[in-house]
Amino acid sequence: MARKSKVTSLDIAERAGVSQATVSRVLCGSPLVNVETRKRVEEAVRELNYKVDRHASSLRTQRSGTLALLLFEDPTPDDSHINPFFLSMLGSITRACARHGHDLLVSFQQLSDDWHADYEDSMKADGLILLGYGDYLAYRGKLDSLVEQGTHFVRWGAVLPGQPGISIGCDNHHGGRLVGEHLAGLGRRRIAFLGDASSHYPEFFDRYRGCDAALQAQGLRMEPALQVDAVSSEEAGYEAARSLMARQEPFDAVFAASDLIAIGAMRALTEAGHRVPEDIAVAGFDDIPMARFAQPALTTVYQDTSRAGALLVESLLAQIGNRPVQSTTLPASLVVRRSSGAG
Amino acid sequence: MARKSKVTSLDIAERAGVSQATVSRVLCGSPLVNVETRKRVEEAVRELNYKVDRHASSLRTQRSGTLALLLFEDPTPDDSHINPFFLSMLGSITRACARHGHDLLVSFQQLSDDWHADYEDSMKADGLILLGYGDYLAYRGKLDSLVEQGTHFVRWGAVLPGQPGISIGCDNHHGGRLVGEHLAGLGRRRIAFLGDASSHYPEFFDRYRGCDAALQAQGLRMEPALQVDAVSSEEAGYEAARSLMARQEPFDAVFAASDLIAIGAMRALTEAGHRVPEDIAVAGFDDIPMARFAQPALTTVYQDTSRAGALLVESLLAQIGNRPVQSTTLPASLVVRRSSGAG
DNA sequence: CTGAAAGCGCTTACAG
DNA sequence: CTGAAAGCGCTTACAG
Repeated sequence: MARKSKVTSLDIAERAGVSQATVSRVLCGSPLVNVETRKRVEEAVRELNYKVDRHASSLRTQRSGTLALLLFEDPTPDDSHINPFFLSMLGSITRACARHGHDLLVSFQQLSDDWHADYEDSMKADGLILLGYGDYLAYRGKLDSLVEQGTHFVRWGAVLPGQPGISIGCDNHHGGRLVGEHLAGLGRRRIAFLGDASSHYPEFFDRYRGCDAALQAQGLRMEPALQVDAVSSEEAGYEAARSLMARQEPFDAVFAASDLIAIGAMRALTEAGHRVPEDIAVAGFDDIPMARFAQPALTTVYQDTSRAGALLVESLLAQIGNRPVQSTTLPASLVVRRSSGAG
Repeated sequence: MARKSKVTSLDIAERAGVSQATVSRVLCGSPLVNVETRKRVEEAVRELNYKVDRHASSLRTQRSGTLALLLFEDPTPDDSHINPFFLSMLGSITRACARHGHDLLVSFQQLSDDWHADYEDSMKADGLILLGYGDYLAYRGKLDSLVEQGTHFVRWGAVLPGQPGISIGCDNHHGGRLVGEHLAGLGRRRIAFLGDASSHYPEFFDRYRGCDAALQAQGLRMEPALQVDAVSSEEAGYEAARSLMARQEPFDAVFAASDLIAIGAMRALTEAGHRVPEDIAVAGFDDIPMARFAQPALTTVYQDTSRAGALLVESLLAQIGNRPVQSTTLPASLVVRRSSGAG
């Protein structure tokens, strides 16, 4: 069952009665080829089921036709619990790559890893897409060195002034504001926030501040006593909600920085005898598929992963092609379900 | 911000005062290098931040050090709704690749696409991992041609006698049996099955037969009148459950061929006024993360995706290295939650 | 243990 | 429009 010996462009050239260079021209879609010649070559290609060797081609052109997706979550011991939100992004990024004729290399990284240069230096990929939550301050230095090395990359995340490289992100502040207005509009007054609210996690921080802005418009505010740190996982949400309850500070709503946190929080609240949404209204962020099936179904903020993925790929490709690119903020929209107690 | 001109092994050779061939030997870990020489080279590599050019290396060795994961689901118009079960597999496959020093190319495919040869012929990947449900009979022909071309591949799916290529799968029959024993043990007598139960979908069919075997041990059986076709999606599960109810055949349990189907079915049942599990017990298959959060939490069959991913990668690598490989069936285990009405 | 040299399979100026 | 030739950056027999 040995593979047939490899078909090269020379075999095609011979069969079509042309030079190898002409075969290459046909396959690159060069316009400098006679129509008849082209046809003969294409036929030979089909007959011998020839495929251009990507390595030879890339070695010559110094372009790999491949993008690398680096997915990182800091404390992820377990394979299978990657944040579903990023998985959705992965799906749309893969498709966007395919649409643009590029391949996608996928890799999971620890934030602590030394991932920042490998892919482009070894020519494995023409550029990097960075995805994942993590301590922004801890990896800002890595972004700086990527920029310094001239590596092409785009990042999903908060769009910050003076930030290294380019980012595509959702309007976290507006998303937070929508949640704040919604909960306050339903009469909630003491809204707890589960998730980091500091410049270490700019996305979460923006969501927090957006919510706070909405409250302030009504003469209310987010209480620091009602904020509990949490990374984006169900377990962290559960623990954060328990810490919150242990503080004995009254609250009538929870805004979780992500859906995973919200789902964990609802579990803790319910276990402790609180009714959601009657006693405590809950809202999340991301609109992961699970949100619809949570009990009660989770009110959350939708981010258009399909568009985000396409934009990430297109921006990266533009950057690689030396076309102008800029960071972009995508809209966020509120999805009202039962957990917030509306209707 | 132009990239520094590329560092090659010649630059390293010059700096270390050796030939380029020696540099290459050091980087390939060849034992035929003097310790002192090796040190000098390694230092130069570090100083210039040199990385071996993968294309040049692959062109020379005819090995790419890359595996391709082809994920297909037949009717998947929407990016973001890839079956979570496969996403878990993706996670563990990615990690297994990394452990073995290989890169992973990911691609979503329609079953109808002409994917079967591209990756290996163009040298993009040394082998293929095929993942996805779909009409087995429709793509068995493609497996045959992969074998014929000598392409290296492994497939996640049912392990069937006389099957082309090698497969890693879970013990679907045993999983189905566990569900059948569980439901019958709880006094359920008329168990509906949602999902294809034919050789077009061998995994589903095995689950069906396993359940039937358990019932027969108790003098019961699966009724053809209670079987409804469904692909693995929430929507399909919802529709299938509605068709089932429209038949007006009595049933007291539903065994869904996948968790997604089960979740859709529970929605349809609840909407129609049935209580789960009091009126109708429900069980699924896969144990996707969502299963825990369904309402009620879903009884299901767990498959070890972590081990499955590792085994897929290792089998493929063994095959590429001409080491002996064989198809393997992994164990399945029952996870009892509220939806089946136990306890 | 080390070096000189061939060659992997392409793409792309350069001539014509 | 087409061909002959150089060269991308490695790895690996072949000599020594």
